[in-house]
Amino acid sequence: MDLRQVRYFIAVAEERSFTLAARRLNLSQPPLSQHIQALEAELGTPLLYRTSRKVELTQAGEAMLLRGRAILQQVKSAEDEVRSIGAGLVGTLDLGATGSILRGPLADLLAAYRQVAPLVKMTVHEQAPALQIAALLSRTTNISLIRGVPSERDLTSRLAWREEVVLAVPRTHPLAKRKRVALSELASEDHVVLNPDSSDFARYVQSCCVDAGFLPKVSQQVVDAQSIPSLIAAGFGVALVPQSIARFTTSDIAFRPIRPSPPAADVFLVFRQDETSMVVHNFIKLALRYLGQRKKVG
Amino acid sequence: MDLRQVRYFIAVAEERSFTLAARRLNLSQPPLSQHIQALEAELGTPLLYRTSRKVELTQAGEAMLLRGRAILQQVKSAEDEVRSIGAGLVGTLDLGATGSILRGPLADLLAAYRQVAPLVKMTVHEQAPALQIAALLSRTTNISLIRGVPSERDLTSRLAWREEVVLAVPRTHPLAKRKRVALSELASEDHVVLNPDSSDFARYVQSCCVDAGFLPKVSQQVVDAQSIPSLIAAGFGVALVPQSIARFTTSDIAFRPIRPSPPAADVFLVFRQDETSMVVHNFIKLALRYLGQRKKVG
DNA sequence: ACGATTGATAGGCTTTCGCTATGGATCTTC
DNA sequence: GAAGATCCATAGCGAAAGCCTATCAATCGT
Repeated sequence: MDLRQVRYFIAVAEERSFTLAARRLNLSQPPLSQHIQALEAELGTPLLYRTSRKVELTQAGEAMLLRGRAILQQVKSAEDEVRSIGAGLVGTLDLGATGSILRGPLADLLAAYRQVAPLVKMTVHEQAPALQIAALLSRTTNISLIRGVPSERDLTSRLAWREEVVLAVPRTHPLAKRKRVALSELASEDHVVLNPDSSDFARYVQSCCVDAGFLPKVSQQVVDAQSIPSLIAAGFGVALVPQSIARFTTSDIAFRPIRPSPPAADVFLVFRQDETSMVVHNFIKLALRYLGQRKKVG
Repeated sequence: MDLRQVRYFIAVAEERSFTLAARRLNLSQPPLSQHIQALEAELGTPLLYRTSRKVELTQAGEAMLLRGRAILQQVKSAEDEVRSIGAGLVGTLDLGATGSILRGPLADLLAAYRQVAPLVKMTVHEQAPALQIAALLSRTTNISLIRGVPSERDLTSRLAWREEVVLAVPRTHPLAKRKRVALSELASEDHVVLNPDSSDFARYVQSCCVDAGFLPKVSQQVVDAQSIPSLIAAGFGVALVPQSIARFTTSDIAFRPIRPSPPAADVFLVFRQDETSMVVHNFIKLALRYLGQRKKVG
């Protein structure tokens, strides 16, 4: 049995006429007759009862009509689904990110992506950078957003955005009144920092301070970047944080730019080099285009 | 999309190899590649991720594999169903019959047919002969079993069986002691008869009596042949009944053959001349063959 | 590094497919 | 009631497709 024969038969069955069906199919009548004959021969039974004046369905023909319609419908549905998946409009997308990135600029990107591909099931896995690399390699996730490029050969990295690092101080702190602050001025301050073992960002900030000639004096070390603002407000000291953090804190805290030579935290899109999913490719394409429009985020 | 392409794709997807799939399909490898390419082109997306060493499915390919299997399964199921209907193995069969025929030899025939075609849904419509003719013409039923041939031009009749008419008398009746009875001896008896308006059989019996030189004296007229035995047992008189009735009555009643020249009730299979259903044709064929083996029934 | 294996491509041949022309049968119309 | 119209089936021919062998490019394993 052939889909063409099914289509042809349905046309004849619906029109109750070879001639009209042939017209509907943009076909001449003889090949239509032949195809129906071939179908009947294959099924070993007449499907149509022909008097030379009208065409009626046999019981087998009635069944064939119902089944044929169902088959064509299923074929069309399959085509639509495969096309959608191929276009990256449906499917799944597993993202890896740390809390500070997730609650920073990534949120806007996710919202933008959801608008273009609302049927894609997105899952964000919030975990430490090292685990994200492992998740990518084991195909648990498709894309990670991390600070710094991994060295694995199977992974590709693209700069997603560059975020200026700013100083967070309590409103009451003397530096809060300054328009800008030099990095070296922070040598004598107490610092709230992330755990450098689990955070590329913490290591990066530390290296910046070393470049500026001092090792930051740590008053408090935290695991979750979310905790930093409340500790600053509570007077534990100052902190160097990504600019995007400023969006979510209260007036107890002031943010001041570092000048001159502000440190910049680079966030990278990381994905497998052999990634085939169009969902992933679409997301990456959108991300780079979307972020390209606004070099600085926050 | 073409069923052949679907079959080919499934083979490649399952074998994870064009070469092996081509072997399985009794096909050389190049046309297989081309068909897959055509399918991918039509769906606008790659289904397979080929490195020159192995073949993997893309997400679209995974979906295509599942959907393709479902489609092929549905096609096969449709073919089986249509074939079965075409062979008359499944479908519906609506029979018309009167109670006396139904509970007589027809029961055996139905049992025999059910053994041959257990999937056919049989329905027996028990109704008066005139209604049966109307039901046949309106396509409510496919086959009727009636005594006598109808005159309608669109209907065909075939002799199904010939049943001898026998005399039913109470055990205590003088005729019960006789080995055989002549029809003319019944001229002075009281008769229990069916309503001649609704029964070909009643009319036939009446005409036999007239041929024998008398008009039966009616002591009781009934609508349903089932009532006759109990009336005979109750002493209402005698009755001329189809031989098959004898099967279901008690020892209160005696049945005696009519000799010489026993009347015979002819039962006909009646069906539409333009009947197309193989179920119906099979039933008729079986019936004539089955009944041919035993000219007398009961 | 070299042979073996895999999928893609090219060219030729056979089969299939669709078209026009025509035939046989039935219904309609004058 | 006969002629025309209409319908499906058949015949014959040209075009398109499907399949084959031969070959290429890339990769893997020894």
